[in-house]
Amino acid sequence: MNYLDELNPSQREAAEHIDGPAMIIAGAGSGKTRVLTYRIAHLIDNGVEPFNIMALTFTNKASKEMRSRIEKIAGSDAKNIWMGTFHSVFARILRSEADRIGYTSNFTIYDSEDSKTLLRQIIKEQYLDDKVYKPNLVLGRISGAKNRLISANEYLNSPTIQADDAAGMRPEIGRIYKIYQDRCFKAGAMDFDDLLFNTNRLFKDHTDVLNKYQDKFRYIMVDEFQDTNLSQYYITRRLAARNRNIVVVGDDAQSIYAFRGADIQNILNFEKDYSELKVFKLEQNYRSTQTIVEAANSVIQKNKAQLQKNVWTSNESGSMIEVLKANSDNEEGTLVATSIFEEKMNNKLRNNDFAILYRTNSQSRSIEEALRRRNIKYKVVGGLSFYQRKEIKDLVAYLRFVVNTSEEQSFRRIINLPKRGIGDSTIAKIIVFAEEQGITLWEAVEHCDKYLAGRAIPALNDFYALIKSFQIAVQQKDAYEAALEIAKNSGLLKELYEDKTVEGLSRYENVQGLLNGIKEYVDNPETTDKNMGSFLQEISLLTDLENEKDDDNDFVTLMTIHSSKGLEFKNVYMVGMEEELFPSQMMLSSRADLEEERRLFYVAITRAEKKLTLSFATTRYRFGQLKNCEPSRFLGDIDQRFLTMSKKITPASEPTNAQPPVRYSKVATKSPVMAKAKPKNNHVPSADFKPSDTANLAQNMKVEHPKFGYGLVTAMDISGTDRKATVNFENFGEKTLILSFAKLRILTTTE
DNA sequence: TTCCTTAAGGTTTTT
DNA sequence: CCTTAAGGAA
Repeated sequence: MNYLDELNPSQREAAEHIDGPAMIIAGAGSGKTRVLTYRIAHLIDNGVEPFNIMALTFTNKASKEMRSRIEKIAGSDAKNIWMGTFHSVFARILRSEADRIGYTSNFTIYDSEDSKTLLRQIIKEQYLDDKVYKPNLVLGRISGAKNRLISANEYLNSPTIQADDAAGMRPEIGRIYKIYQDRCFKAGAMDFDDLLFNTNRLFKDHTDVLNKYQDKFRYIMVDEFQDTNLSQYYITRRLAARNRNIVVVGDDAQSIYAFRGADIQNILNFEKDYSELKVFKLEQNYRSTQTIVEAANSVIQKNKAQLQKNVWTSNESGSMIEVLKANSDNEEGTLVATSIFEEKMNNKLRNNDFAILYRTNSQSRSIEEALRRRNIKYKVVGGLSFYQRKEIKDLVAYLRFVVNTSEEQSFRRIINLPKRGIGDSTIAKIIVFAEEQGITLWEAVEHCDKYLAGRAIPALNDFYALIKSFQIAVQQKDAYEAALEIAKNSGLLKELYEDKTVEGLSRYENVQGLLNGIKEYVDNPETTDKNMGSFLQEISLLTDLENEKDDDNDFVTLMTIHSSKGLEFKNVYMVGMEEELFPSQMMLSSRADLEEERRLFYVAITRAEKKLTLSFATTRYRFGQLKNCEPSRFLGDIDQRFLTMSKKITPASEPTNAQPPVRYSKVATKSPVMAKAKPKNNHVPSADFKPSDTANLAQNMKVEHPKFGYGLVTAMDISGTDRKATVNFENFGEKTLILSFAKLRILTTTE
């Protein structure tokens, strides 16, 4: 029971809460996951069975983190807790209850890529312009509707929505939604949003099923509650309706998934839905230095929409937040890599103590190159994930199709892969026939001799026989054996093996990696169901291969801010602090969007325990084009007394070796902060400019600098090896100059 | 039907 | 810069 002693009074109070609804408002770094995991341990100690507990998170990463923490304190009991992302937990439930909503348990899960491909097809078939009906945009609308539990029919029947789409010059979205939904259903497929939507439908229409799970999940916990959308909220509400044992943990300041339908309103609704609600507040930050906590507070204060909270810490004040300025994205990478190298040396740190965060995945490239040059081990989280690679999707498409032959997307992918002489025109005929007869494409292939002639028939018959043999393999063998047979006999493996290019080699290795992953899945003693269907279910919601077997696991972590949520690192580098990149230009249009970006910045800052470094580049390659960049307005949102500009790592082209502390303008409107601090018109030195001997330079002397113009010496520093002078320039503000480098002309001696 | 060349367009963030 | 779609030739 002594683990509870590790908590402070308010944490402990929250962790000891057992029955009834509760909400824990937890500031960044206040130990919320700790409270959550200790609460679970406490529940188990008080006789609650692990299998009666459900703990929900939003990202795989968070779920993994929570699981490992719970395993540490609850031991093997933890295995029986239902824990995972909303999507994975309810996909599992849908799989066992699929027949209740007209699906089979082998339903396929479409990722966004699959969804977009299907939408592109539909838009084309409907003779709509895909410049107007951009798949991305349409998917966004459909997803938004599903997250608010609006079905295709309700979408079509809603006057407001229809008016909305009409006003946006896209009146056909509703029709596309309907067709898309029908096609998914016919294909036995659900997209990400369907997993939640259909769970709601299942619980709403089938009380017996709902009762069963209400009985099972007597204790429900939701982490990162501020990120729930309506669909998710209703699921938890339904499940908790009987026992009312639901505890949610959240922080409105860290709400960063509004783009996915997350709604802070859920926090307010929660208070309404549970009148007996207990609220706990955790405000003490244990993670970060005072500098970081207060800097983060100064940023979040700029937001209008927020619940009042007072996050504080008793930790040491710590080092200043360093700002690195680079001339290009590549130089930014170099500066960061160098800085990490030096920090490691000076403070005896490991790679694991560092994280590099960025707004968009595409920013990782330049950083990676710099780290490689410095021989620093790193790992990129997210990005083009393993399961999105072409060769992996190809093999997975085979596996999917063999398990679910109704599924059209996979069919199209594999029908002529590898090339077997079934071209576009043949496929078009198959589609027409299937449509006329009201049968699936697969059934149309079976009867291809009825409407085709010539070479296509034997090719299709071969394909049919091939898939049939795979189906037998899947029935008789475990997932690994079957996958191996499919990879070999389909010709995929052979084709990749014969490709001796560098890319071909790595593709081959990736496929081998997938096969190894399947083997691991099958060999895992915890896997109860070793067949292919169950494996596919498992992986369709994963983004990366779990390959934590490396004994060398000391690496710098690279990831987006979004994936960093919930994690912490001693030293954090936030790169790409530039206007239009962060905040993203997509988010500049509305106040709400900008505030979400600012919360994102808040999340980034609060990942750091000891030291935070912000960097920006003045130029950056975008679409292969060199673009000028301006420093992010967010640099101006931080209380300036926490910032310091790096001295050591100033680009060589600068005339001075020492950089003064930068004063960012606090105006957060359109004006780029740095532009104000640094007027563009440089001083033109006097014709007779000649540097003076500065040996006798003293306070209050007037000087001229070739670039900064006229100024007054406000302070001298002769303590170190380098003599430095602080000069207040008329047009450039205060600068600290190292006298051995700076060229100064003394204009006056003391007044 | 396939393969090659060219054009175009795309970068938010996650499940 | 990258990848993917489209168009044209073999």
